[in-house]
Amino acid sequence: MNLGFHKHDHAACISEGVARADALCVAEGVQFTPVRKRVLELLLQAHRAMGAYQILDQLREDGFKHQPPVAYRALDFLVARGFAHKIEKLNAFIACAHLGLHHSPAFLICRRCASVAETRVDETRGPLSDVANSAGFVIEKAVIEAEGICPNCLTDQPE
Amino acid sequence: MNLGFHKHDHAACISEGVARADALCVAEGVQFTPVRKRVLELLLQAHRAMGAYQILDQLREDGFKHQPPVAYRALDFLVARGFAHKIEKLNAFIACAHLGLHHSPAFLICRRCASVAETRVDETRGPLSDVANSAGFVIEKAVIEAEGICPNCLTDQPE
DNA sequence: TCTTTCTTTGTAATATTATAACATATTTTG
DNA sequence: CAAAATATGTTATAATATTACAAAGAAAGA
Repeated sequence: MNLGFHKHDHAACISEGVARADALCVAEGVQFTPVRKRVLELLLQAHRAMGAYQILDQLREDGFKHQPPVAYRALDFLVARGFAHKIEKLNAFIACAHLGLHHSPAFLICRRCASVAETRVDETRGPLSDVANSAGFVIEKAVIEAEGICPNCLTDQPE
Repeated sequence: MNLGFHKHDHAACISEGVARADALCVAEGVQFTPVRKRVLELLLQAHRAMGAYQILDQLREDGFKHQPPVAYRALDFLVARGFAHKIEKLNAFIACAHLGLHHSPAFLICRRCASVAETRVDETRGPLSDVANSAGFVIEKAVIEAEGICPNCLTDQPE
């Protein structure tokens, strides 16, 4: 499976992501405003997790307003629609790698190069949902973030 | 499996937890100093996730020093030894429910009553490790936090 | 024991992440 | 167009966490 630990046509991946989000917003009747679009572009472009204040800095350079709520509102919007995800472990945000597909994301975070790969997991299976089911706990959302070393960093240099 | 969503002998559970941590510190030759012990007691007593500043408030009442580093240092110590865990989703800390057993914890967080249950998961199995293995990613630590409704809140009242 | 080394604590200052509150503007709807 | 809903601008502040350095205490080797 392609997990993002590789080279690819990045310009296309940005424009495709934005186009897909655009279409989804039209379909759902919500506004894909300039800041929202720009923040998604920034996240797609960075191709890594970005903190809200990093995004804010970029917005300033782009001539957008740059008080904290500007970034947090746009991020809230993107996260609510599944266009981006928050990585709790990093207090940072990343563009969704499976934009448009309803899914339960899981992340592999490299502690060496800070790259983040997104994969999908089946919420209804696995040890966690077994435990939840038998305890009568209803899972609504799961944060699954694995930290370790990505294949590139494993081969590149010894630690 | 007992997940903590129930009544139990709490005094015993606190003293046992502290005693176990104490023994482990002796065995490992590290200092289980008064602040460290007190913070673990507070976490065991609360039996829920506590923020660092909540702990700090309690420490102040107990006559301990109460600048932020006091709490963060004690928490770092407890987390490093596995006596407590950080719940990333809540930016809060909780006493380990399986003190002394090496394990990979997972949490069930009730969004209604804020209770947190800890369970153990097998890191080497399940969909996430399958994905990691096939991608060549080496997982060192996994954050697994499920949010939802606990059995008590499900039956107590409708939402 | 002494002394030096390592670990822990005390403390001030500051960095980072996130939200509240409220006014204004813009878009959508009836 | 008017009303309602949604989005933005802005100030202020809350909540979480770390840096840096000095002082005190505990552990280890001579």
